[in-house]
Amino acid sequence: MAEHDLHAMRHSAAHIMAAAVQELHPDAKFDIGPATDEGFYYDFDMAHRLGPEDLKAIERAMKKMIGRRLPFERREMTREEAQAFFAARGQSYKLERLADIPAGETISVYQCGDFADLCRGPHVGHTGEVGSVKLLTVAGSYFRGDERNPMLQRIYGTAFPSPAELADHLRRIEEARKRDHRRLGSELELFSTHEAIGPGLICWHPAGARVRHVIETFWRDAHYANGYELLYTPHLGRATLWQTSGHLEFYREAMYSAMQVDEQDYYVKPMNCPFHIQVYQNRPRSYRELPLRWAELGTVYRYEKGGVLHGLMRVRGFTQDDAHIICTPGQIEDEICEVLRFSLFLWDAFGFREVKAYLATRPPKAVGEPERWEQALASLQHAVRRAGLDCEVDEGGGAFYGPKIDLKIKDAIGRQWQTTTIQFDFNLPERFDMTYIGPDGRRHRPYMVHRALLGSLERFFGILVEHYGGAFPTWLAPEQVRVLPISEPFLDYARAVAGTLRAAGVRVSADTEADTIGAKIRRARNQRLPYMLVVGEREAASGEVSVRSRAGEEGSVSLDAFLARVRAEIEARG
RNA sequence: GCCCACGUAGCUCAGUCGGUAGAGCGCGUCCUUGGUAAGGACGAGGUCACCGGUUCGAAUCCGGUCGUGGGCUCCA
Repeated sequence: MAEHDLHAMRHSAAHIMAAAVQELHPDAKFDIGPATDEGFYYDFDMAHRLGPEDLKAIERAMKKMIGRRLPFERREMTREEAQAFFAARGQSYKLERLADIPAGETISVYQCGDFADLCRGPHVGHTGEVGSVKLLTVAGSYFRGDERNPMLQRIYGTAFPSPAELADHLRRIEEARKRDHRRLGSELELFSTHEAIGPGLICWHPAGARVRHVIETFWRDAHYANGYELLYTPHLGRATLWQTSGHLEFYREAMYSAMQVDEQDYYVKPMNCPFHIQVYQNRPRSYRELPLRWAELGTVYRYEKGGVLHGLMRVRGFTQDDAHIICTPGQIEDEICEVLRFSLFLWDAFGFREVKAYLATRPPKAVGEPERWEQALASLQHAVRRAGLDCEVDEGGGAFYGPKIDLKIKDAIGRQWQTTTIQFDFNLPERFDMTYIGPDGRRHRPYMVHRALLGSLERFFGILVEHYGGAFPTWLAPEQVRVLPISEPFLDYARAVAGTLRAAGVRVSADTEADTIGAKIRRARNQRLPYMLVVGEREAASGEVSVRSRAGEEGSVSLDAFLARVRAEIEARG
């Protein structure tokens, strides 16, 4: 089915749902009910609070309507007729939506059964053309998405041409649920949160910490190898610092309240930049030492509203893979190109091959000289072009302090994640009066660029877990190899094999439980281990190991041969 | 923050009409010593998230708190 036909069908399904709601709850007021990529929704306002039980009744009423093959009838109205029409029905949200329609545009109403809706269309001919529908969830939603507006009730549903396609979609939802990082995080003992500690605050367990350590080590080495220096800065800073930076003025609601130290206010950091700037300000800087590229795995704390917290994806304490690039105007373009190239290198290393760029330009209210915005934007555009990236432009979507470029990566099941952000900042250099001495002996204002490539380690780890479904590639796996002795007489050989591998830097253990070999294999597979080495009488006698990878049995090789293979794989980040 | 739902053993979940709590997995002990996805027996483990109310009696009903989940313009 063509995209627009599917869209029309789902939009029609939304109308049918609204009609069913009107029938069951005559006092309902209607807002809007569009089709989405995955299905459709409709927003209602009514006295009755919808719960899961209501969905069944509404779905039944919808199916009845679908069976009756009721026509969708289009009527065009003048603005005045439409106003009178919806006013007579007490549909106040519709009147507001009507007022949004620009003058001169055609106003149409679609009627289906007893339900009439302000709607541009198009729709299917009659309700019988809507295939298999299923209502999924009920949720709250502010009118126009603004929390100052009344809270409406939203029902999400989906529709497909055939029952088989609907079943397939539900299966995909189930697949995504299986690789949910929260589920895998607890199954594989990667991380946890605790009521006693507080929401949005993550504890990394040994297995998760191992993976994080590998990521961090790779990240640090890569930064040193690519011209960065690393910084460590404190978690707290005086109120005066945050006044100078402007955070207390513009970012306060996301900061935790002050704590008093020696009768002075200190704040836990929501960002690392003011600290990096202090390091810069430590002495006068010459143009000869620019560009400076200073990176830090900086742990920051931000207040996020309770309702938006989500596993590792949205948390209150997290570690950014932050860096600040301070350079001269002449250096800026090469620097941006280099950041993009470096970012793509990291994504490739972690197994993400599809990356898309999103460029955000100057908003109406902005700080900084127009020439600087121009140059910044040009350097971003050139960099994107040189990197050969697909790019979408969001005109006026930049922050007030500078333009930015974000990268989105696509994971193994096609979902996009916003990760890398590269942002110019024309604000902080001014606020802190950052300067460098140029060849002319005068003070000049440097460019400053913030960039986080992975984003935050917590969120990136969550994405990584879902991307691989918990089955990390060998170089990242918390435990790379497990030695499985067939029975007790071979425990010593198993320990010796594990010892050899461990001495060679492999993350390995020996399963010395008194279980059958089948049970040991099952356990290791459930923990998504890349390699199992089965050892018994034959292997102990020959000094070999029987290799079992995720693909299955691979036969026996000498321990040396296996070690060489695993080392090569780890080296190649496979 | 707001709307809706959920919170029972470490995990996944059952628990009828209000009458003092159950399974599987996991964990412990013992038996079994095995050849590529679960060997067997026995046992321990619960302030039913927390606080309050209704009741002779609350996991169950009501209110509050905390936590978790789905969602909060893919623009008629």
